[in-house]
Amino acid sequence: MKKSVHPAAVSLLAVAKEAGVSRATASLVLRDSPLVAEPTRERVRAAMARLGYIYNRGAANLRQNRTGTIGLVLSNIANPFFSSLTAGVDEANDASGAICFIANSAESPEKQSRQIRRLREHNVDGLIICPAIGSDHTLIDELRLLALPYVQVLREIPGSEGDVVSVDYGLGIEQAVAYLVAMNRRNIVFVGAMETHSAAQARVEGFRRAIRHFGLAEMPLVEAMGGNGYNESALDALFDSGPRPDAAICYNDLIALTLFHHLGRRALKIGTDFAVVGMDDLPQAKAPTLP
Amino acid sequence: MKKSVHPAAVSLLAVAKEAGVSRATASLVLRDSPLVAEPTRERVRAAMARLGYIYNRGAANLRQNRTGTIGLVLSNIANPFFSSLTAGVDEANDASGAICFIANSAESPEKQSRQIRRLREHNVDGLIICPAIGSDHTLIDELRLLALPYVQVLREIPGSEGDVVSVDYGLGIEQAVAYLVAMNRRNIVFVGAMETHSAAQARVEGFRRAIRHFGLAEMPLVEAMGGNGYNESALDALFDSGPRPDAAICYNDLIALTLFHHLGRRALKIGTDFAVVGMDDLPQAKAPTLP
DNA sequence: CTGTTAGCGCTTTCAA
DNA sequence: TTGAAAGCGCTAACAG
Repeated sequence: MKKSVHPAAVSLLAVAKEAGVSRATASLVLRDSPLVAEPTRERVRAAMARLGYIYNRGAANLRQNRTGTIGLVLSNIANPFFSSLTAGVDEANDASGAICFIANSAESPEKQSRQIRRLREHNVDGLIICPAIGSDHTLIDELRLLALPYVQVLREIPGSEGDVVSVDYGLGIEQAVAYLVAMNRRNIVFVGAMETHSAAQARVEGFRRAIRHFGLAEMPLVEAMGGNGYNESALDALFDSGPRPDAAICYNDLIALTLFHHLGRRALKIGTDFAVVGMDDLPQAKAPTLP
Repeated sequence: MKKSVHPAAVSLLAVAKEAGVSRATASLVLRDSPLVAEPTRERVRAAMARLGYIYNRGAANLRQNRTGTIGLVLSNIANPFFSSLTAGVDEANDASGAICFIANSAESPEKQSRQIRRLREHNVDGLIICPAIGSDHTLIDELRLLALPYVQVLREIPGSEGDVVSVDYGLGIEQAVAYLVAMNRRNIVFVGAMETHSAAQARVEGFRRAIRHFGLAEMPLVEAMGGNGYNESALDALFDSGPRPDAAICYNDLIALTLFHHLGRRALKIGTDFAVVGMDDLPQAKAPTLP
């Protein structure tokens, strides 16, 4: 498909001519400078409207060396949790006049690095990044080399400097365990354990801490498997031998959803026979609330 | 946070000087032109590496009037279905060297228009757009006025020209109904009906067509409500009077998930007492498969 | 308050 | 095969 050209796109110079002023004046009008007399401003505005002028941020950027763009580098766009994040970033941008590039590392440090370099070439003002599994300090080194301001979200490269926006997963899990204990659950199992990144480790550590703190039975962790799954036979084994689990803390809501149906197949009634706690607060996790 | 400046970013001119060639030659090396002698090419490459040169696409774009960027304007980023779409677009971009801006209209035509204008100012090469509910032909007019190439996805403004990438929702639903009929289901209800946009209308029409074609009981549609919900009492009413529904076609997988738990509360066994068909093929919809 | 001028970093004729 | 020079559309001194 041929791009319908903007043949000699109408530039500020054209607007200025049309309005009978200089380019500089037109530029000032563009940015609502108080240095322009009202009637002049009106004339310029009218000219812009008449000519269908479109501000060329690329040109402005070249001059100012800032673009009003940020890069959002996510480890897995397909995870609905990130959808909420993206929506939040978009909302903030809409308010501030910025806009964001989106890039998916798909948990590949190589792709991540490629995307970052591309974003750098586009001269983004900064990066919001959730490091792919397997990222190490070379990621931070690269960002510093590229002089790219960044903030890490959700996950954190160990030993990295700079800001991180995340969740106190450990504390959240401790609170969940405390709640379950108050509901007289004593055999709590963790479903969906991983060691792959900081957010996963924090959850497991918080869980272990809480179990010890309340003196609960130490059951083996059920490992995560596949996208939103876990080792189902490992959980089955726990049901079929030793102290019977009566509650689970899940790595996230998607795992909790999977667990819901697993429990259904075992004819366990959720909330009665077995308590389930998820994490993320996905909208679709609200559906399965019981009567 | 102050942006750590790229003070006098190393430009192509600097590279050229370092390599002892002219800027034009360096530019040719950049784009692998065959017009450069191998030793020269090597020298330039080495200089780039030594200086940590970063290609400035903003400047190139100003000259070439294309940016290698596209705008992805979605009606609701938070919907996980769009996450897959975004991931797919990102993958294609990664292959082609393009990158995309993301913008969420959040089903607001006004916000949508604002985002489009912003994208236009960034000189995107084209737009992938899923029109917000309530968009009409003024959207198309605006795109044409801005000389912005576009392709509509999933939804379609009635009477618009240009390409549309979507799904034959009507046909899909007819096939689903045919399948249910083959499984001896006769009282099929549609859950999550809307009239808000083309994709919703297509589903409802396909459903009506199929019901008529197979001569099935015409049950009232159950309307969508809230984000991923539907009018639950309307469905309850169908269960409690008249011919008892024995299957449902859901507007999408999220609605199907909600329905799953609704049926659970009514102690209906899915797959036996009642058949459920969803749409979208979300990963999290795979979880609830029965044994 | 408005105009002149000099670039931002790149690509692209056109000559050599 | 390489270099010189013009210019994309904008902003930022600096003069007037």
